[in-house]
Amino acid sequence: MQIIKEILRANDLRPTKQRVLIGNFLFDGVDKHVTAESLFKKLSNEQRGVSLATVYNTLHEFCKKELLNKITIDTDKVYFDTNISLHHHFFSDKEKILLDIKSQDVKISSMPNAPKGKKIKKVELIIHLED
Amino acid sequence: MQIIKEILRANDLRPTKQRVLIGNFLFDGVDKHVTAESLFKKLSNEQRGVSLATVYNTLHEFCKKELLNKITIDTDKVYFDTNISLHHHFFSDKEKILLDIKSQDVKISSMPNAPKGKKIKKVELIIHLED
DNA sequence: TCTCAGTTTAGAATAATTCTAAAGTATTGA
DNA sequence: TCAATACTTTAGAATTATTCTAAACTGAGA
Repeated sequence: MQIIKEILRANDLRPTKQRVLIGNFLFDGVDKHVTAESLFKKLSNEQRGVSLATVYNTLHEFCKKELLNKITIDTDKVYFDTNISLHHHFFSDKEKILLDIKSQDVKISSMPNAPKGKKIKKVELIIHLED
Repeated sequence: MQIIKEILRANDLRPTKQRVLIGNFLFDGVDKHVTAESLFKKLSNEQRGVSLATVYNTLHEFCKKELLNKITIDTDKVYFDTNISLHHHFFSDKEKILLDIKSQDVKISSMPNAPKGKKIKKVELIIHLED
């Protein structure tokens, strides 16, 4: 838990109670996919909760600092992935469940050049699943 | 315009004025990316417009019949692509502009197996752009 | 033409997210 | 240690794309 405080400080984020609580949950060593709502619910069990607005604020700040990966795969919810290494995703449109794909399981052997004046920021491969 | 009626009938969709108007605009031979809102605005110039609800209904029906491709790349708008052949997209997160990538410009040489009990429905590669 | 299932529509409802502005808190420098 | 200040949190309102509802309308077949 001291580690979280260091991470926050290293990223110019004041280690407030709320950020430490959220950080401890997210960065416990286990990869996770969360939404603002799911995270909010998880944390509302804690003795001292965190407001929904703060959950949104914090997720966005963590993204900006590249502590989290934002995944916009579905129109009605944004997912945040604690696994920030290069990898891709399965997505079940019906159940709205995200699954990691191991990076070695995908190989993209040919890529287009970015249009004039643009750079490639991120390559996202999404494999939509059905039953 | 007779062609549109045939397409509609072939897909068990009654060729109503509204569907024909929308179909004529979308399937004029030029690939397009539209949103419900952009399509609604385009058509409201016509002498007899189409309601926004009908635009939504029709886009969804056309998708179900695979006359359109739904692209959910951004949380706050759904895009519909008249190009239903296999291809991928550039997306400018800032300007929210979609661009087609020619299918021959991407080669995915290795793909994971679908998780147990699931099938691969669609593979979507999105290259996010920045300046 | 008549009938009916399919379609359109305005406006209300929904729901994730963002905004606002006021209260609270960590940090810095004295 | 304390005060000043800039950064944070928060409740609730606002926003916005989309979906829903229920009533009016229309195309197709008999």
